[in-house]
Amino acid sequence: MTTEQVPGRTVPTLEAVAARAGVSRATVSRVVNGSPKVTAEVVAAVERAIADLNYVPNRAARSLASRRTQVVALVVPESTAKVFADPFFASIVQGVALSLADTEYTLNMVISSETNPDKTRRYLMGGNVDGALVVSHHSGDHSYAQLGTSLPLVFGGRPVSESEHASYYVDVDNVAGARTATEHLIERGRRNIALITGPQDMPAGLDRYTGWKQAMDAAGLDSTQVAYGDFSPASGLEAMRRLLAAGRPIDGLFAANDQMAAGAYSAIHEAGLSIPGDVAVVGYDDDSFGLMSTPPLTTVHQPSIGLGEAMARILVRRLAGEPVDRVTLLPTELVIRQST
Amino acid sequence: MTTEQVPGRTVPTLEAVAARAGVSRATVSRVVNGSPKVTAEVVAAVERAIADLNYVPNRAARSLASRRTQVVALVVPESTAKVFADPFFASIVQGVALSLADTEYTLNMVISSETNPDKTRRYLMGGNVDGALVVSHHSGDHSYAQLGTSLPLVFGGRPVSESEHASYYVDVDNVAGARTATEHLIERGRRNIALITGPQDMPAGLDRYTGWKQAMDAAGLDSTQVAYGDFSPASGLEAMRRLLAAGRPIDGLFAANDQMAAGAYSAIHEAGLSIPGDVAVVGYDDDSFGLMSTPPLTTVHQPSIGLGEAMARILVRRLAGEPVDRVTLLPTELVIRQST
DNA sequence: CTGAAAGCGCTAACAC
DNA sequence: GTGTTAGCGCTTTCAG
Repeated sequence: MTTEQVPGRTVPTLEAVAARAGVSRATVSRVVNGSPKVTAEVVAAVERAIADLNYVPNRAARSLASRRTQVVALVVPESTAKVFADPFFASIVQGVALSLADTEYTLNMVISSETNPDKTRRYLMGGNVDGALVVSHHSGDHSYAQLGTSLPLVFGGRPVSESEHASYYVDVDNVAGARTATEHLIERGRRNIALITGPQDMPAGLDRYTGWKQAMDAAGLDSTQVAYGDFSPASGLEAMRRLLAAGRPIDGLFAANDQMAAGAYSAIHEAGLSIPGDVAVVGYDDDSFGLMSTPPLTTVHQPSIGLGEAMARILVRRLAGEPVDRVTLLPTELVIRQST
Repeated sequence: MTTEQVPGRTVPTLEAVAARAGVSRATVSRVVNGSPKVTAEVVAAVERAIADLNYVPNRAARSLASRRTQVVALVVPESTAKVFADPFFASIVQGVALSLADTEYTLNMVISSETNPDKTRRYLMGGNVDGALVVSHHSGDHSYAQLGTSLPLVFGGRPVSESEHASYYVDVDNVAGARTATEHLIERGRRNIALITGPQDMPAGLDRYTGWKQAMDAAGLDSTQVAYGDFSPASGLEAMRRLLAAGRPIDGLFAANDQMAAGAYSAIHEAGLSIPGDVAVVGYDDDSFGLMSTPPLTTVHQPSIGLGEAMARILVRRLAGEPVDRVTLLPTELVIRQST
């Protein structure tokens, strides 16, 4: 299949550098790897030779000899890739890439086919990478967790079941974010605050429910007006209709994501109610749905780039043998716009 | 910096497979690489051994020996990465990743720092990759083109100046897309069609102007109502205000992207005009701005995932030594919604 | 502190 | 067809 392609090493080898600097290859290797026990003069000579020759170490050779690849994989389940346009996910990739750019590590994007997950597993276990980052979006799927015992792994998003293989993961503090959002509604004087959340088998759906309930309970408010959606605008529309149809007073709404909030807007409007006059609304995610809706949606902003950066940073630390916490929770920020 | 991490090869070596299958290492290598001249029986024996041992070839060793890396880089200028949330770009990445998943190649994401572009150049030229894909979004920046002489490169987006190093690139057919958009406006009976386009030093801005002009000229319509923006909503708002302030009749508008169209909506509304009643509007990009505006925007959809797929496919073909066209133009599709 | 020597796991002529 | 023999370019004991 692939032939013809033999670039024919255009860069000089370590050997050439050694010759030019008048030292052994071992010494050049030491300099390149920053070994402390090399005379300053020798270091200078070698570095000059490296610069003169424009030498670049060969990754494959280095990897083969050191039994380290200097590669970390970013594993993206195919289903997540489908929603790649999801800006939240795109930002994570960006954060990972930026964070890794400052290290010796190289980023390998792997789309793991759901029909053939073994291909990815074999790739990861085949000594091709030093570690891996696994993102699974809202699903909390940690099916790769078992690999964690033999390969350093860091997950994006907490696992559905906490006990699951005791993975390392970084996530946004969904509970706190939802609590803050709800408290904001309460501060605005709302008392009958409904919730539209996501499936309770997804961490995001569950945690945002928890945060809302914490705030409601703390304020001594009734926390029974709850409807469930699937994070889509359509489901938000339906959920709000059900809430409204129940006939109980509602002057505030917290939706577990902006898309469902956008759907809820429609239901609120079709019921002849105004936002925020009759119903104040807070969303979650701070995506374009919230930004472009009328009125602009007050929502919870998540540090998506920061999430990616944190994932990468934590993996690199683990690879360096430094101790790191298994769980890293990133703070959210309430963005107040005109819907509250 | 990075120590401690020595996974300690958990997978068996080719040697082990050879021993188990009772053949030489060379033969195992042949089987693994699908050489045609190996007895069916031997192939079977080797494959069984491979399966039994759960053998996975070591990439570094293979790469070192074959002088081929089986890696292709996806180079993203840092400035583009900033707008990573740009769904168009995210889709390209997705397309590339998906397309590469079916090949022997692995995807290396490289964020090229603009402050230190040499780092990326050295990485690319250091024999770390077999080829590279370079995306530069709307800018048409082909500053890596020079590398194309020594490393197979495929660009996303056409270069600003066509002659520039005669790069290989794939792009969306902006001219045709803009022409179709404008023709649609004409078919709807509009005659005074204005244009808001982007900077003329960006291919996207220039080509969309060209397509609009072609359609206008072909229909014998006046093509002088033109304003320029920078692809942002704010610039679209300003541009439309200027157009309207000029006092000449306008019953149609083609905006070179949806974001500027969204801005133009505001200007049209503030002038007390209706869409599409008074002014029919067509955008370009088919992003969420157009989808969420009121009324939903008729726009030109670009095959963004297809663009990424095409880039990867073309690079892989080049690496395989197959002849491929330097230029690949992907067709666009007009999405008719309620603004026309 | 520096050099010599022995591989890392695999591929690619070259023989047989 | 299959085995033998050299390395690919680098790191890493082990001497000195």
